[in-house]
Amino acid sequence: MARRNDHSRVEIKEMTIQAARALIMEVGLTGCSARKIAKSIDYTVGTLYNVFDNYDDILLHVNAQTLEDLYQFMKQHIDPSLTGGDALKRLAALYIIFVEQQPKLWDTLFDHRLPAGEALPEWYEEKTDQLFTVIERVFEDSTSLDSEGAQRAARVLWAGMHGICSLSMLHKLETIGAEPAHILVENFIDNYMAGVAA
Amino acid sequence: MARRNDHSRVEIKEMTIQAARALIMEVGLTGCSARKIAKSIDYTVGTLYNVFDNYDDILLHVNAQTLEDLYQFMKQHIDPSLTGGDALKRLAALYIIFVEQQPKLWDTLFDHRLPAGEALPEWYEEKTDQLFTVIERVFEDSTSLDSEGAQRAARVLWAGMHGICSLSMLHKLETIGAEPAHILVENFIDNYMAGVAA
DNA sequence: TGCCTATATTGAACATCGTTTAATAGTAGC
DNA sequence: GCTACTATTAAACGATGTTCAATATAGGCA
Repeated sequence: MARRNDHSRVEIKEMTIQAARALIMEVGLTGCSARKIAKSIDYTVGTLYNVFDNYDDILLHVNAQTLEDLYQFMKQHIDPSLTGGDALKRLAALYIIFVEQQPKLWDTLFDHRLPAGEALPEWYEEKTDQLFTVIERVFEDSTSLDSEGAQRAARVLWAGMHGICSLSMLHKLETIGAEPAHILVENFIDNYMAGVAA
Repeated sequence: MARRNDHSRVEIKEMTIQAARALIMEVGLTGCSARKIAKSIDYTVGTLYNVFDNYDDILLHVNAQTLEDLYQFMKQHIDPSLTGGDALKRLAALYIIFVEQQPKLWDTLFDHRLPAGEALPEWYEEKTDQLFTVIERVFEDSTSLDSEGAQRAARVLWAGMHGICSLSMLHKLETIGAEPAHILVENFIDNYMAGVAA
């Protein structure tokens, strides 16, 4: 029971992240645990702690990859001929498709939280920035907003999308009749863009 | 070690909820636990399980009261002379004030989640409806939206507020410079209302 | 080739979590 | 004053994240 050297440090790191992703995709964040991850890559918890700082660190890496996936998915399916509200609605539609394809991973993106006061590492924030930038560019290209205005609009749009999708998934928007997220999103973008364009 | 009869069933229920609230306000949802709640009201976990279904049930009651508090706070500080976007901005401002006054309780509102598939009880949904209704009324009174449109708009507004405030509290909207939530909220309402009014 | 050191890996431990249950002490009814 | 009922507890269970001494092996050096 010691030094197997089956895998390098980075290999174990990668295996761990992929195993955690697979586990979360199957049973969600609640059903995931350090021991289960370790078992699925045929190691022990101790080994995980040799390679990661702690459990949060693992989840942070899982989330970073989810953000990267989302970014790549958008980049790949974007329609460069669209501008303004149409471009944003296309982005929103892609976002929703991604959420529906990977609900558990997307959930983990916001469900997992660092201990209060702990800041997100820089390499993680870069992944978020990537996504903000995509939205910002639309505002810069097809509205009269300056860079600051575009940044603000991108954040409002991102937060709005998040709010609608997360409350929608938690069924916290249903009272009388449940409206699917995409209808609310379309309503949101149409009306918001009317104000921005004016 | 049995039957003290110091308090009635409903008294214990109330004491538990208040103790949980106090604990969460102090140390957040993460720092709260069934055993700590029990200790603070000088009982044992077992007693809590005699009165509540489970831990989730306790938190559900805590959240219901937070929603009620938020509703009462808004009702109390609303300015009936305002209409349209101004009325909504007033509501939003009150919402933000509440979030800032009770960050931990508000956090728990969305941080706590029922096990997948479990539906929110009716008495809980009523508390949410109360809040939706306040927003709906503004749309009905001061726009040309019909009842269905007002409902949809209220949900978009609520979700948008939630998205901005929650990402803002998690510092997940900061990349270069952090903009306070209220600036994003104002931007959101101004532009969204422009579309709705048009 | 053979030793030696460094370290990857483990298993067991710790404190905590939500939850269940048998034992019990005291209250209420007769 | 007995009995039946039940509120309350303590202890247990399995699971969680985390730590750490023990250890077996791989790689460097003689």
